[in-house]
Amino acid sequence: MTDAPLQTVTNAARLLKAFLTREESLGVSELARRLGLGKSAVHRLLTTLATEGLVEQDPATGGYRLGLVVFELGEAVRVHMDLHAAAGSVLAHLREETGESAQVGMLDGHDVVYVDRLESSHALRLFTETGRRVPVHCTSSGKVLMAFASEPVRERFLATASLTRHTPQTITDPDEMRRALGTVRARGWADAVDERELGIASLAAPIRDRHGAVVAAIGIGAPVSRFRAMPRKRLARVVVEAGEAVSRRLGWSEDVMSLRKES
Amino acid sequence: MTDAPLQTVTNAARLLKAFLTREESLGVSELARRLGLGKSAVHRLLTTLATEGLVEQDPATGGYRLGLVVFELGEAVRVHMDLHAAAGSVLAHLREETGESAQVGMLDGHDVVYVDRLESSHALRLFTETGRRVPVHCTSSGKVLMAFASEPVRERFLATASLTRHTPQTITDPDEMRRALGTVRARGWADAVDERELGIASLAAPIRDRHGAVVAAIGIGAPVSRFRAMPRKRLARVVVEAGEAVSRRLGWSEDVMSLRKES
DNA sequence: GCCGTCGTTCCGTAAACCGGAACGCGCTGT
DNA sequence: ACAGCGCGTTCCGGTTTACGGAACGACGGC
Repeated sequence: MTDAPLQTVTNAARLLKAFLTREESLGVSELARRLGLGKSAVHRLLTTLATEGLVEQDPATGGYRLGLVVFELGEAVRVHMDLHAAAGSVLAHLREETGESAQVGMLDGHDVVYVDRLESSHALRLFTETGRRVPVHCTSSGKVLMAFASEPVRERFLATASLTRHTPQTITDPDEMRRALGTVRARGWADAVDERELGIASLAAPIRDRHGAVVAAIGIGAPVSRFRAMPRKRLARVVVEAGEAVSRRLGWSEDVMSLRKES
Repeated sequence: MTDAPLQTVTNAARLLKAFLTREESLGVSELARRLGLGKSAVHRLLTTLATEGLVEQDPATGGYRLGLVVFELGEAVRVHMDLHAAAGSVLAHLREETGESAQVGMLDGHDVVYVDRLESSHALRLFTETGRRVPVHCTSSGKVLMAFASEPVRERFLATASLTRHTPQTITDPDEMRRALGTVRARGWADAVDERELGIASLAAPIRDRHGAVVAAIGIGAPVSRFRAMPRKRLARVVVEAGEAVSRRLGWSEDVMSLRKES
């Protein structure tokens, strides 16, 4: 860690991440511009990555795109997220109960990454794919993850993260956020209405691993119109119970955690 | 391509691929041994990749594992496989019709990669995850992909691939394989019974893109016992029709392809 | 309490990678 | 038709850079 990072490898990593924009394929010159590198360097990186199967060249356009090996690696990661196994049927149950899209998110840096997801059956539904990042401070999942993070992590987040305003409802003041997170911690769930984008709302609860640490959040997202029509109390209970169900599958037993009132 | 590959990047790529074995986490020394590199080199690679989020260190064991960014990248690849969108409901229909696990596979090198999959509802079912590689020469999907590949690709495969024997039924002779592929091409589907592993059987048909090129195969896999009990003719028709349904969604119109007899 | 092994750090040197320029190609607009 | 542009690709020299080997502190087991 004290070592200077390998610049070539760093460049290769950044190159791969450039494809996170989900563009169909990217050209050498375009990538060189975005990465601030020479064309030849990018070309060499690409051909190298291509021989390893991490990227592949579109014979028609000459552009490059991510290769199947990357897909394989992604699936390998998914397998080790015990969450995927533990959350599967719970997500299905949650969607059935609420009729809305249900998802599981994990914290990574200053973002939440959705690692699993089931879509609502409604025609009007939230569009979010797995693997997408969303901000922490204006989503219910993010607030849950922050509320239950260790205190140093939380304070570091409040100190360094920019609480960017997305809507008039977005919480942008660190102190207000601190208070909001306290509430979340106290009642065991978080919601977010119109905070990230006008018209969408979500509600989430924590998922704990076998040691009791909150490693992920499970929740539902819906259009504000439908969200408002649902009895908030029942909804929160359903989501919290879903979180507890997944936690139990991960080996967490709420007995060890002294006094917690069950509904 | 004529350039010498960047060795550092190659090492980084190989390092990532080492995680395809799906081990929970790997240590510096272990990786150094597998890759034939020095410990310090591996350590530097890992710390570099870690700062980019491609790998992460388990604070408890000190070992490393793939990071969430890799998962994100994998999902980004999935999106661009139009197949995922096109095949979804067809896979569901196929599983419903047959009651068996249904999957979509693509060719990559000398392997077939399953890019999409739905599991059978039977208690006894094939266990294969998406992102897994299987050999070409002893699977129905593989035979379909080879049978409909361009002639140079096919011949190159027959010349260079080692038709490894997995069971007594595995086709290991290039000439016999050539004949088998001819049959597949003629009738439009392939099967494989006890060829990869004793007790499992599969049947697959081609998926064509808008230009008519066979880019993937769709098929079902089942225990040989159940497979034998199904009327082969009907099963083949169902699978072939599933392939045609996906192909149509990919923009392929069978009209342009002159004379093809529909059932 | 002693090895063996782990992850990590340091350092000198040889090899590897970056940048810049040039090439061939397919466009587009004149 | 032709010139101009942008593309992906190639080549080559100079300097940076990444490799290997050895040493360190910590952990854990016979």
